[in-house]
Amino acid sequence: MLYGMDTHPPAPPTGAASRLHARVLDELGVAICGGGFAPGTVLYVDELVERCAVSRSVVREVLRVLASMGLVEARRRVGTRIRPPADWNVFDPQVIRWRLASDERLVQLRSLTELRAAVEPQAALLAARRASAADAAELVALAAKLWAAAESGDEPGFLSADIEFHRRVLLHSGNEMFAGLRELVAESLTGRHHYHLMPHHPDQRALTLHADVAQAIQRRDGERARTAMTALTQQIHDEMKDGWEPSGG
Amino acid sequence: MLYGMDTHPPAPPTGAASRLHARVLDELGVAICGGGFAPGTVLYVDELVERCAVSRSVVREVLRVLASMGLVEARRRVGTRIRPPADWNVFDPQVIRWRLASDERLVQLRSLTELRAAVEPQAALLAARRASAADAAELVALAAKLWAAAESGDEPGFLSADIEFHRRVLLHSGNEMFAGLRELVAESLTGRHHYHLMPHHPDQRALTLHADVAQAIQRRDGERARTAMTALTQQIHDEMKDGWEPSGG
DNA sequence: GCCTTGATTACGTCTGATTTATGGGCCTAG
DNA sequence: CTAGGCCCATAAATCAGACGTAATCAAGGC
Repeated sequence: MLYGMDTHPPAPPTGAASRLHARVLDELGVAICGGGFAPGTVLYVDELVERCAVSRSVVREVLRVLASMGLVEARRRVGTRIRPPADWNVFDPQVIRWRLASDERLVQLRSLTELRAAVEPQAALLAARRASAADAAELVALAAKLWAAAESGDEPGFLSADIEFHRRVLLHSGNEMFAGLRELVAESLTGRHHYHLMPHHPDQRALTLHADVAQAIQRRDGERARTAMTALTQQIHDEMKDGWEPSGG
Repeated sequence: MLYGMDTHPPAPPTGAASRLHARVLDELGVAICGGGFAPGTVLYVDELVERCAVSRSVVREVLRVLASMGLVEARRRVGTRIRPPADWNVFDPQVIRWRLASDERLVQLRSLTELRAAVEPQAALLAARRASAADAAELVALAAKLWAAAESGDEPGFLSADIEFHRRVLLHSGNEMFAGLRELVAESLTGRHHYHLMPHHPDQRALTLHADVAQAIQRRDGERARTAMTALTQQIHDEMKDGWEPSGG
């Protein structure tokens, strides 16, 4: 009488898919952000109940969440329509992940990189004013750890230290919205690494600039922190530009 | 109590689908973002069913949406816990609106203003490279309209032209994430106006800078567009600083 | 003292019925 | 033939109740 009596559960206990909601949400999110449905396409609850083999409650809750992300819009008597990409909440972490998994990943990475170039210098400036002494000291230590990881060729250690460094600058900017971008920067760096848009042996100049940012923040020199971070994000931007401008525009 | 009258709600304005879902979502969102529940507080579905006088489906769908915003986290056998503000999706338009309606509105406005100061100059730079000729021309026209509205003392016209100007610069930056901030800038300007943090007779220098930005974008002078927009956002920041630093820090 | 085990609990999922509002067809009036 | 209002089929919105599931906590055994 219950679900799946005759059809064995598709996900054994090993899978994290024990959450139907998460599974269907991810399935639909990937499909929409990946262009699987053209804007204006209409979905129906009953249709999704069949296609995803889950109950109406699961489908409805998923559609509510997608609607709150701006991906779909439910209308009585019509159905649930796919909204155009311009209406999506492009700052929602899930949407960013789905887009990074789609064909548009380079566009998404470019957007993230340009956003970082705008935000991180300002965050460094504010961190120089607002970070506590202990937090500033930890930033210097992180820059040193980054340096060491690069010298010893420890790639995973380098990536995680790099992520942590930028996360903390954003966090200590004292601005909740800058801080809200910290997971996004982590996604960006991971994505850059995953798609091999990163130089394999870290640039010496980048290491120097990380150290400069940390030192300037500790010495409360906001302008220098901003300048160094600008140079850093500019270098990142230049390194990645080849990825989306293959012909060198 | 909340809506005052027991008569029909004054406006079922746009056919915004559900009544109950939107009502309960807003009620809980305002309560959480307004500090009505301390982080760690546990909510229960059955309790909310009683308190809000709606069915389980409505409550569950609302909690799913709140969870996707990072405001709550459901755990089996425990209940649904309020998450700390650091975990909230502070870029979700709903969360921003709830925070602007709370006691933290000045903190939220400061964050928005600092974010604008970081993003809009870069957006102006990119718009100078990427905006179409027609879009650039419309920007110049909007700056002129802004000027005219200021001269004739048309406050509502000034506000709407101001919002539209900044929206379009973000939109024509060619970066989807910058463009995604356009509604947020609208909220920021509206909030600034609503809480009287805006000079009543617009500053002459601000008008000049708007015109400069538009002209620089039309002439494809990215650096000048960025410089002018930096001056503009800096001036906005200075004007509002009195609001959150009353004693002149 | 640590691990196992079982009862308890609140979320998660499923199902069926009912209500609501809305887009389009149809009809009437100008 | 067009404009405006009424009717109805439709799909979402809501309600109500049941059962499954996993995580917690405490009792009991090693």
